Amino acid sequence: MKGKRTDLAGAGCGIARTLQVVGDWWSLLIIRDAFNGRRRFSEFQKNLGVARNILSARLRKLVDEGIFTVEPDPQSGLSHLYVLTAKGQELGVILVALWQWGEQHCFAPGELDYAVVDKLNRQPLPPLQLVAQDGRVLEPQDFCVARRTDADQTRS
Amino acid sequence: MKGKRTDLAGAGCGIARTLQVVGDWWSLLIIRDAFNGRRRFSEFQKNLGVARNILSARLRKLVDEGIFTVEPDPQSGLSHLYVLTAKGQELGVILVALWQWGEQHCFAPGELDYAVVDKLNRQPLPPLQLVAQDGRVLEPQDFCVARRTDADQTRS
DNA sequence: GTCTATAGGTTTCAAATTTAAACCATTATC
DNA sequence: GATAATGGTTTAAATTTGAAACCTATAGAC
Repeated sequence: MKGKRTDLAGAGCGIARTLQVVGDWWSLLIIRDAFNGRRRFSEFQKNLGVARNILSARLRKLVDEGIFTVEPDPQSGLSHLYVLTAKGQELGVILVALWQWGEQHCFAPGELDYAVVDKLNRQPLPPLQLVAQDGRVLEPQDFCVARRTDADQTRS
Repeated sequence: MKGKRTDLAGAGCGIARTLQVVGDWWSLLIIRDAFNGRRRFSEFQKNLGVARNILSARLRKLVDEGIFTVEPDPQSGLSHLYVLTAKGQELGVILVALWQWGEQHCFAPGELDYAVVDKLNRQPLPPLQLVAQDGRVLEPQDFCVARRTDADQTRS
């Protein structure tokens, strides 16, 4: 069809499938806010400044995808809470990866005075590293996507 | 303005800034293909099936952002090559994080027969882990975004 | 040299999406 | 019972996307 965003859901690629779920303009920011403790429609809306109909559509989609569940709000029968599922929480690694890249490449030195920190001791997380099965730290050119061997398939 | 996509570039958030650069529908897929060895306009276009005008606009933006450089094609003066910069290569961690989440949550068991592997020995990479400065492995609920302390600022 | 094919775009136009603002329904609060 | 707040939906304009047609420069065939 003409102006319709192409559908990536059938792609045999993990990246494309993930983007199909959270790859639009707002979803990851909504999820970021959820990690930051926000749970109500109005909280997301106020913090993000996103149009209410868009927020509504995104939340519905993310609930459909199993990223959020809708829970009753114990404080008020008028509101309800969008709570991250385990599936949604596991997006945390992606958020940290995005944050760290942005921190390194999109800010002037000293411009960003927030960091991703360890809740226990408030120390910033060290940069994520790609580590091989044998413990070697990999550089970006050291990995690729390849067909699994049968050995791998059975092993997992 | 009315129908205009909101600008996140001014946000004091690493995630928002990163999404401003690579957060649209196609950019990360183009970059994925670049990791996969593709370098020419026609290669990206054929593999992704993206409209040529969109690909053109995205490549231009990514060059402007310093993700790609344009190099002359030694094979042909008609074509040229889009080559990932170091900044672009450092997006690899994000791609792996996206892949692994999608692999785990968006495929039926056995449906995906590709994996992100270590080029050296073809073994799949283990899942990325969030590791604290002291080496503890962190769960999604163990980190948050917080203001840097002065100690952190001077240390880095 | 001329014809043709190819790479790498740009232009055009219709369809879909985004946004802002207005509107509506339900539930608290006074 | 009136009023306000929450969580949306509806509407209409502006922008973006996508498909196809078109254009330009180089390469190769003749």
